[in-house]
Amino acid sequence: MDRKVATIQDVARVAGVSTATVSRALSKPSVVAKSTRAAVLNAVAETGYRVNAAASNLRRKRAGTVIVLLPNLANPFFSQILAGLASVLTPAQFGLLIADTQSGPDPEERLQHYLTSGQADGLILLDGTLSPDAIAVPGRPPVLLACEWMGQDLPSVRVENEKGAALAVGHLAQLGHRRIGHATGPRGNVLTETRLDGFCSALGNLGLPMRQDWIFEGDFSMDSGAAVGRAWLGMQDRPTALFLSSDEMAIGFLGEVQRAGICVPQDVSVVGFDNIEIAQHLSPGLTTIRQPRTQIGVRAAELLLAMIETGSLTGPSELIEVEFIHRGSTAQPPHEG
Amino acid sequence: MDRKVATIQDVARVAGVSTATVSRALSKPSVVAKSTRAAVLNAVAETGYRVNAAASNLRRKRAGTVIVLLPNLANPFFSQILAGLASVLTPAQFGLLIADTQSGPDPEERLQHYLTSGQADGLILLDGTLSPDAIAVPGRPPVLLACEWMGQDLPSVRVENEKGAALAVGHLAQLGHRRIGHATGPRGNVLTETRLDGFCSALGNLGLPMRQDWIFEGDFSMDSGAAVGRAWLGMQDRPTALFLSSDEMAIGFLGEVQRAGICVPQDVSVVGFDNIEIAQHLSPGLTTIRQPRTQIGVRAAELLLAMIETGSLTGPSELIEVEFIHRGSTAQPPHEG
DNA sequence: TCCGCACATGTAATCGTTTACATATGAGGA
DNA sequence: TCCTCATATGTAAACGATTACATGTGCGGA
Repeated sequence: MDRKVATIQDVARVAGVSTATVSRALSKPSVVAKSTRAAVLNAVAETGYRVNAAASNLRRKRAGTVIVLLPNLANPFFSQILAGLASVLTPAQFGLLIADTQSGPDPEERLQHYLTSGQADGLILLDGTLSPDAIAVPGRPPVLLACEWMGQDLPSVRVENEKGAALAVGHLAQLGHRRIGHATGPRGNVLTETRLDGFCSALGNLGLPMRQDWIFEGDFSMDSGAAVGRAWLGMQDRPTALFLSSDEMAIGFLGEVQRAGICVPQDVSVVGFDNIEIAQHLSPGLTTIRQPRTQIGVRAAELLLAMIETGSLTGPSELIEVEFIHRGSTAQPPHEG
Repeated sequence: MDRKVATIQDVARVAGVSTATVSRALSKPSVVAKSTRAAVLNAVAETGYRVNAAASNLRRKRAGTVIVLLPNLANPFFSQILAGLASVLTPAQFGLLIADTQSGPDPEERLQHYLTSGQADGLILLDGTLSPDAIAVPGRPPVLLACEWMGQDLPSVRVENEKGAALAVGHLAQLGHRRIGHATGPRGNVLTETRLDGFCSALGNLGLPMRQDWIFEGDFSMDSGAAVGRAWLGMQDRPTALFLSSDEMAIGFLGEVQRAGICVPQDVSVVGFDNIEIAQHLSPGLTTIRQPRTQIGVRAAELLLAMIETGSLTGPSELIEVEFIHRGSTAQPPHEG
């Protein structure tokens, strides 16, 4: 039939109206007469017309794009947030540009670039390691944080990280543990600090000891969890329970100590954070704190869209609830004689 | 400094040349004089100019976008391919539009839509469940398959699925297993069929029995792997080794049977497929077939870019090698009396 | 000296939509 | 009858970059 892609001109000709009317019929139906609108819709169907996004974006001075900066696309945790983002942004005619801050050279510079490039109608940051000062450039698009972030009053979607840590510690204490350790994410990351704070104050509230040598520094990865496992195995005076700041670390830890003949939960109790899908399929199942990842993505996208629409650089922040999930990796501490 | 975003006009004014020269200086440096080019680059730096993608795309009649259709964004397997795609497409100034075929209503219709919409310069399909006929629409953009696909001669990036299955079976046979089962992906998916074919012919070549009740139908997910575990536990006459068509299924299987008190690899040997990151952190480690996921994404993007550049609907296909990885989940079969 | 050619740059049309403004039509009030 | 106002549509100017074509310059050869 049609050799080339139909333009709004073709539709106008077929419908016997002007291009302006076609445009209006499609974008603000209320202002055109009913019969005209029907004729336009027929013509659209007949020609197979689709709005040319480039032309539309150019004229409307928008980019049609939202950029997501995340530390690691290959991490299932982030990809599930991404799925939530996509489910909102795609229907709203926004493309999703993904930037992996770990793969390129200088993350801070990349952020600068995206802020000033004008190629994005908005940014969503999932990487709490980026510096807070970086944001303050003139003429920047709206930015939404979907992670903890230091000392900035930007609109955000966050989860109850402190409460999550407190839930983990409370659970372990209730089982009778008094020797509780913690594996953190990378230093400087605000997720890390917030959960560490929650961990420490929960210990304090319960009157439990907080020992520096029971705080292990990791980076959320399975490899670092395995390293924590090796460190724990080599200790004289081990904690009987460990709260790890991500499920991936917990998995690395479990694998390492189980291979060394340690039984979980008889010899050590383990609590993770995130509730990634695999947590329930491990043996034993991993006790953890659930973050609703898809929901985080959906809300982040919705809040950002609202900001883009109103052209505002500020907006509401939202706190998403966490939930404690009890599985087989926690039990009473081994009785110490 | 600059109230608004600088346009090519601003750069031209500052550099004291015409907009045409600015455009040329940036896109084809060889045709402008060295001194002019330097002046333009200075002006660009001074004004903070960035090319407006919408305008550029409009004029050049391209969309600046590649659409990726995948079955499940939340699956780490796909997200890692995505990372590979992004690492090539982003520097080439292409946005990555992600469409999750499972989240929307009718995947086939979505595919049709994207093929005819003209909103994409190219498509990459990661979903082998879509129907092969759907592609043949006039005026469509180049399409690249990064998965097995039935009876179509489209450019593709594929992995040696049959060989992978043969490697798995060969390894198990060498350990002494003669009773080998298989868990498939969803019926109709070409990955499923190819690996199943490889499995069957490997058994045949080795003179091993192929029993229908040892072929379990799954869908690549952990949940389905767990279901296979339950089925296996309930059998009278169990296979001593199982080759599962994805690591996720293998994980679900392992968790299920381990919780039932089965020891791996003493009681049953398990081989997965993919080598997702977690495979090495399980206890025991998961023997599997490695697919280089990032590389698949990178090559797919490169091949598609080449097609887009030449405006060709056809192109080369590429086969990516798999690798056998031996870990702790496989051992000699239990001696049967 | 003049022609032709290579090279560098400028001029202006073009891509397809949107939208401010202008215009046309008809209803209702004075 | 004429004026006003609301409603519906058309006209045409943007949006910002690219590029075919025109123009200008300088150099070498005849």
